[in-house]
Amino acid sequence: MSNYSIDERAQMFRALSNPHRLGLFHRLTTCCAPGTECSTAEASQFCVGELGEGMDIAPSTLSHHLKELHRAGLIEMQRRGKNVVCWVVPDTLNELAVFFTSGFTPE
Amino acid sequence: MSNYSIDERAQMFRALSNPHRLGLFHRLTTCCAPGTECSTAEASQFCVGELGEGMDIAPSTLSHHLKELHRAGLIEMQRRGKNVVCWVVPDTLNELAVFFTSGFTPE
DNA sequence: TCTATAATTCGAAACATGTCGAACTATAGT
DNA sequence: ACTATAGTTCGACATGTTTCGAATTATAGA
Repeated sequence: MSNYSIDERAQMFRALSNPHRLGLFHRLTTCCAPGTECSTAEASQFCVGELGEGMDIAPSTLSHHLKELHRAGLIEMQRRGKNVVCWVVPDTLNELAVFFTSGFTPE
Repeated sequence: MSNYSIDERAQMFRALSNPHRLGLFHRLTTCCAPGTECSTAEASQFCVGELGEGMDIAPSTLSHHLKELHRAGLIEMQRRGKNVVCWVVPDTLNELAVFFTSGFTPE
């Protein structure tokens, strides 16, 4: 049930250790954009520009942070026309939850 | 249900972003020392020296890492004679799990 | 009180990260 | 082809992090 090594998991936590990156990730794990209705139970998709809105960071910095989240295996990214859309990898989200809930049993 | 700010949570993840620190934390969240029997369902206690065994890091480095885990609110530490014992704060462990499992509902 | 063990603090060196602006690539529309 | 919009890459700089060894503090036992 624990498919990741300590090093891989540390990489995931490293990706979430920056407030800006954690903010971006958090935006992707909530199903609705602020002020809109919740249409599905799945994780939402945002394009890069939308994700950075209200964060007051340069586009280059935003791009860097999303690349880090991607490198850690936390999000996927794909070009769609002029935009690049991002979404969370659900498996990874599960794996992380398991790490904290199943910690009390010996490996 | 979400009692921590983005910044506080980022601090927690930062503390877990180093493989050595994550290893130490993981050792504290498993109930048994390797090769011993599981006596209780609670998180285990280890003294600083035991925690560092087999990790090949200097005592000063070990001390630094545990201080970081403590600063992030992930572990407690208390002197017991010549030793200092460490244990995980259970609430925090829960909080972290919740972050990953309840992400799909709007705040 | 002296010694041994356990752990922390301090300062320094090497390395990693976060941030920006400027220059670049990709796409869509005119 | 030209232009505007969306993102990325690159180089540079400031700031943080990891690690160590040496010096220091705390405690227990002889």
